[in-house]
Amino acid sequence: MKKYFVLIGTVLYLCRAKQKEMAGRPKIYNEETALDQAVSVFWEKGYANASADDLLKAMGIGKGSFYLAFKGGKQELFEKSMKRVVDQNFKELRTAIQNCDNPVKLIKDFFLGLTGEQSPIGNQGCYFGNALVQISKNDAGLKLLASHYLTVLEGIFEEAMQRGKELGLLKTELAPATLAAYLINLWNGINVTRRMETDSLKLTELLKLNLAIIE
Amino acid sequence: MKKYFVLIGTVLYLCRAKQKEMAGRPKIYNEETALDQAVSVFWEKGYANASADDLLKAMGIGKGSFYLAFKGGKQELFEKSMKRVVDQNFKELRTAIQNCDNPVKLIKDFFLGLTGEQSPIGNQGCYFGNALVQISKNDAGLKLLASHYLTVLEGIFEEAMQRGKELGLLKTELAPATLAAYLINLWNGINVTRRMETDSLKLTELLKLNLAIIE
DNA sequence: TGTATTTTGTACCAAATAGTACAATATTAA
DNA sequence: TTAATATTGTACTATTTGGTACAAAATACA
Repeated sequence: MKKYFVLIGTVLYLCRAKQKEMAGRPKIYNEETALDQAVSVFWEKGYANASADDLLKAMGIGKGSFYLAFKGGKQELFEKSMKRVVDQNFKELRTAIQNCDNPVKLIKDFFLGLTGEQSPIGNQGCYFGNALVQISKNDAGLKLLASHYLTVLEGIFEEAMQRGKELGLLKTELAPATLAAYLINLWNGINVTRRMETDSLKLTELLKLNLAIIE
Repeated sequence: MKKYFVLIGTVLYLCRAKQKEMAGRPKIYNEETALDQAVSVFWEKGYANASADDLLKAMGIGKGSFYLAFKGGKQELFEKSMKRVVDQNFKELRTAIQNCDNPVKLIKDFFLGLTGEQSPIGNQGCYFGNALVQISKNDAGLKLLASHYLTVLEGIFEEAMQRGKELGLLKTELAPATLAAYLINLWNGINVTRRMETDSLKLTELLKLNLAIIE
């Protein structure tokens, strides 16, 4: 019975929050576009090399606003930036997989698309793989979060394999989870190998060889 | 004719250098063990997070000595540290491959050994792969060098596959160079995947699945 | 003993860095 | 118009950083 009152209270609160305009000086920046700018700095320079100053300039806000919005400083900003990347990229991928009629082909193209020049934020690797390698042990929380998001990606791969199997698109007897582990490792690998091997033809051949497992 | 004089001069110089003890205050540290200490700091903290101070303390020398020996500062130190890692690890691996009677098995064990706890400097990934991901664009020279050394490792893999083929140890029709590319990518991948997947059993299964290509 | 040579430790410097404090500003609601 | 509230910009501080300068120290050799 108590739960109902809480529920009603919450609903009322939400309604009022929607009706009432927030008092106070309005924000000069948009939270999401500012985050996008931060993402691009982190992606470009790496976590450790991105100074607060770099980030503030890119986001177009001053220290006052920054430390008000991100009391945890660079760490909190990076946390939110990871979430942003997930929201922008992963969810899109997942729904594509759920709706297309050949999820296996979709995954293949997802990988093969990496060799082109046009990949997100100019060949700077995977946002989360980078984080795992770039962030110091002191920020164990951030590393754990990055690792979590990579596991989410692995889960998306698994869904794709699961659907592929159900649709009769896969010859292999290997379990979807096994294939997903294989794919996330391929993802991690290719995002490093790309940095040493610039010959995109060789990269494509390498990917095709690896993707033969889901032929 | 002039070349001969130069040669003779060089020989004389070298002989004299060997006879004469070097004048001046003796070094308090050993260049190679100091380098080893630097390697372990870089490996542990990452290039960007390793401050000059961290390095000096670990090496047990002061600024005076440091900037005398490494005029290029952290960059030069890292260059030399990479060379040190190559000298310590790669050469050993190469001679092992050249002398053993099953280079294919040796490579497999090389990979499978990664899943244990005892791997070099506690699961901090590949020295060169880390460098590729950690070092900023400003130090393009260092990245290039790291990428070069990874290519050297790829070459070692290729040698192993070549010998394996000659010894009739490989069923696959794939060229040694193709297998080497596959293996270096596996290397790059597993060194990131290790950071997210701590279940060493799963890692082992993943490796075995990948290594089936050289079964 | 004295000179040339090389290394060492320290003191110092300038720049970059992360973060705080707070007054000024811009808004809503009464 | 006023009170309450939230955001902004700036000035300030304290710390860390990479690097230089240089005198003192320790050696070889004559």
